[in-house]
Amino acid sequence: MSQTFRHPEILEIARREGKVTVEGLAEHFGVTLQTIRRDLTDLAEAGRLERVHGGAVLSSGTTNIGYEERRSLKSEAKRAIARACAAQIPGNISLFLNIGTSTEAVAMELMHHENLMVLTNNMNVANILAGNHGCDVILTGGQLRRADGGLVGNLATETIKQFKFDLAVIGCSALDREGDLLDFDIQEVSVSQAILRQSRKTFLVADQTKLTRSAPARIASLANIDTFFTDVPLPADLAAVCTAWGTKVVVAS
Amino acid sequence: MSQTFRHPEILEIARREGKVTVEGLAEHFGVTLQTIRRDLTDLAEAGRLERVHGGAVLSSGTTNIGYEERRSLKSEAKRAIARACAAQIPGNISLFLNIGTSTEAVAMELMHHENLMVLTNNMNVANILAGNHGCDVILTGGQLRRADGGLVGNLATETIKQFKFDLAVIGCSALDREGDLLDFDIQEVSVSQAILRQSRKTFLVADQTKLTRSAPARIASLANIDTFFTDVPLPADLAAVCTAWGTKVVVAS
DNA sequence: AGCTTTATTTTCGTTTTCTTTCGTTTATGC
DNA sequence: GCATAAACGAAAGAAAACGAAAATAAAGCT
Repeated sequence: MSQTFRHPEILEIARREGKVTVEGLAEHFGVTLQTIRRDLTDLAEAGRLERVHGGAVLSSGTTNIGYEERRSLKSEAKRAIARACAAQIPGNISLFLNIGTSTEAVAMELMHHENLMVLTNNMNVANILAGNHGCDVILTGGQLRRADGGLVGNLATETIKQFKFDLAVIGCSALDREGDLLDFDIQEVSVSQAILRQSRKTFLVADQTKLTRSAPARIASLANIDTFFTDVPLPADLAAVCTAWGTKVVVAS
Repeated sequence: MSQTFRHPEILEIARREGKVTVEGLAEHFGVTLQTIRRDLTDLAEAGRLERVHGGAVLSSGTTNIGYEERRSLKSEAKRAIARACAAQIPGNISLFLNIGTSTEAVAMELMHHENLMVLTNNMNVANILAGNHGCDVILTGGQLRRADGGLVGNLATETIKQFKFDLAVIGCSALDREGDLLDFDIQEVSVSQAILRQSRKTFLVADQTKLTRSAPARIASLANIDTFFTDVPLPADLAAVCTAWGTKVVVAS
């Protein structure tokens, strides 16, 4: 009943005190610890508070988005793919990196490339490559999607149309057995399609987990990709279509 | 990784002091040295601090642009100005925040505003407000300027022209005795001018250091500003022109 | 270099807090 | 009024935070 009552008040207390304790709130509202824990779990899930042992604190403003991502892309497979991809990216070119932890991994491997002009619709990529002073970074505009630091929407697509770059390095959410690149977000699909249209050469980076997932929206086909970087040899059917389409496959070890 | 109440506070102390000691923190929190060491290990693993013998320091290097800025905007004066400004910003509006440590300070004070739609050409503002889930963040496109995390150039100006927002909060490099807002960078000037043209109401945030500096490019006049937030009472001549122009002046204490 | 002091890592047991799963109560819709 | 769903409380097992002590490593000193 009073859950709707407690939630705003918990937030108010948190803002005033900076933190709240499970025990303190239980006493304040005259309910059990379990109930407060449920409240805090709900508020944390909604992103309003940050859960800590024994209570919760205001979600810190200095937290950088992409920081969770950065941890997940520690995965060795992703790094190997990224290294193999970066090794085929020369200096002195313009390239696009889109959304995705795989492309972020590539960005990390580009830290010591010289004279790159990098366009991206990914805040994390921009944050990473800000550390490479031999590299111009240009962001597309767009609405910030907190889940992955992506800039999406019409603004992003329109910006991309104003460029023509030497190379596009893109990731995707899933890759099916027919060789179609898929994504969860229809908005992101039109961004990716715009990228492919505006680039002279295209690299796809995708680890094996993408082969076993599915997603509803179709970006393009492997036929539109020049080189596909992954971490395990492809199943026979996929390998066959790649050969037929002239799509090079690089398996990073 | 699990969280404790201490983590945010340790980070805050680290930002304020530049470093933290195991012993100092143990005394501060009333826990044993081992416990603090565990905290510092966690924070170091998460990349938020850099571990050193006897304590920890702010992590240097590539992780975050604008991090030096963020230290300087800890200055009490800037925070006071920002607080005064944020207090006059209601919820449920669209606003623009441009480049500058002063506007970043405002962004920090907006962390708990609800239902804002924030446009910005400042990566640091975007990073900060990414932490506020009650707030849509839209970035203009543009070339990333590492010095301050700004997005500048034609792309930024063009994006801004596509919007009309309720409020613009802008900073400037300098403010002369005739009441002219000045900037060092001509590119940034045209961005700021575009912002002023597209907004219904305009706030200027500038601390006293801006009054004693000069800069070559003219953005606009105080006559174009609705409210000017600063930290010390204005000199008589400036105060006079503000009265004449109907520019409200708020001196934050 | 060798010694001393200080700091760190590792391991362990204890305590606190969390999660999960149940049954009960309270509100809401039909 | 009855059915359904939501909120709540209780209890047990799991997870974590914590402090203590011993072994190891680093820094400072002569």
